[in-house]
Amino acid sequence: MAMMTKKLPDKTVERLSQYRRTLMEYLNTGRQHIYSHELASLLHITSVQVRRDIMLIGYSGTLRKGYDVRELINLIGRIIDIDKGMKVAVVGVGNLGSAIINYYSGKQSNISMVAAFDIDPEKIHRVYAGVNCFHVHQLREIIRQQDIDIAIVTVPPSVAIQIAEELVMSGIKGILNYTPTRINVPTHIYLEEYDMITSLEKVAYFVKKQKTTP
Amino acid sequence: MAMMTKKLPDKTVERLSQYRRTLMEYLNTGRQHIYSHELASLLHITSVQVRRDIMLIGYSGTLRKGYDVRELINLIGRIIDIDKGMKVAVVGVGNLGSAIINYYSGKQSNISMVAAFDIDPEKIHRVYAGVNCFHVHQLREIIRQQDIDIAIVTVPPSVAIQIAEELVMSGIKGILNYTPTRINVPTHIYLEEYDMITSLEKVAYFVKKQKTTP
DNA sequence: GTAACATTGTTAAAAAAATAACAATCAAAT
DNA sequence: ATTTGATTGTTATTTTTTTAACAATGTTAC
Repeated sequence: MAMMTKKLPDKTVERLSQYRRTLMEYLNTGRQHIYSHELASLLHITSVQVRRDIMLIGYSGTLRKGYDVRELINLIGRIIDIDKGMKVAVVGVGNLGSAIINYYSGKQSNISMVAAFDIDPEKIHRVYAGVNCFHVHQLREIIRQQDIDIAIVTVPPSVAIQIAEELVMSGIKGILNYTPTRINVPTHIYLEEYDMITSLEKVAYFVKKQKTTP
Repeated sequence: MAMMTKKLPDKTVERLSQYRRTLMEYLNTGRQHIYSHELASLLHITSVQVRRDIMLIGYSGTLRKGYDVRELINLIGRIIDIDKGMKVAVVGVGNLGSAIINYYSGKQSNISMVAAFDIDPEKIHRVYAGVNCFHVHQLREIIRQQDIDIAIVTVPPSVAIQIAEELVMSGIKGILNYTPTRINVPTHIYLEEYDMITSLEKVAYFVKKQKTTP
């Protein structure tokens, strides 16, 4: 009954999300159990890391059979899912925004995509993979009304800051920023930023290194 | 003359890429110098971290004026850029692939987008933001011919593994995988994977935590 | 000219994350 | 029955990353 509230390491949370999806995929093979090293190799990490993460969430596998896949999926869900579900909106329905809407629309999970925003009249009032698109003018109103928790920002870089301000005022609780523009939000809002250019330059750097220092 | 070859920390490399872009943006303000704490606040990190990273690449600012922005940009370029430039291809010209092509096409840097691949006849032989689209059948041939170094994979999850195999055989040196499917490549190929679903679930987890433990 | 101050550069410490080490357990084989 | 072997669970160690501490430096104000 007493819910585990000790906080998990950042990286463990990320991996748990990946474990779950990998395990759901794995169920298609028909197997009910999985060994730590199997799960590890599916994710390119070590088996120790898998076992350690699983230990941290308090699950135990059976010794000779490994982990019960369904049980593990369910437990991870209890840890990282939100009881009443979490609502997400995408701001900016360009290529990236559309890609994200499509990505998530398929998956059934406790996270639901409930609105999209743009300024292009062509896009407003259209429905993308089941998600309604509204004008950005309505952003504050709709986020309040529908009690949306998280916004994914995929607008052009030049307007990112302005959108962030709108989101802050709308009472959003978390932001996932995919624009290359860095935004500022109060500390009570959880902010995660990802920059594709950085990732590519990182790959380039290490490819280069590999070439020079074999 | 002797090039610095000691290897920089992973995270430092990522930040250097971000510093550079932030600094280029910063030049528009007309200012020639920047303090560590200014750059830090633009990126939501600490000034110590900025100074430490800059120390690691062997640059020195002036004491009262901070860092010379142009000099710093140039030095970062000499560190993370590739002498002869690096060629990139995008495999999968869906929404995400298109978004990425557009992203990079604007920037001028040592990384150049030189080809795209898809299987949709509608897309093949079209030009996206200056980038030619070819049929995946030609992938190996073109990567070899044009000596392409890095591939960004944005195909549907179901074909990711197959594409990865093609890429390995084509002699690619680095892969940036944006599909939720984990792929396997030999160790001599640098692989970076990013999964948007994981990021969203991470944000959801911490938003939830914030709510329960204030 | 000198005191006060803000800033850099660098070493030291702390924190976070990954890895290693290994005892415990149980199934299967002999 | 006993040994062998494979696997888990957990503590210890190492590595990586971040943060703190602080001396050095030069600019500005007085």
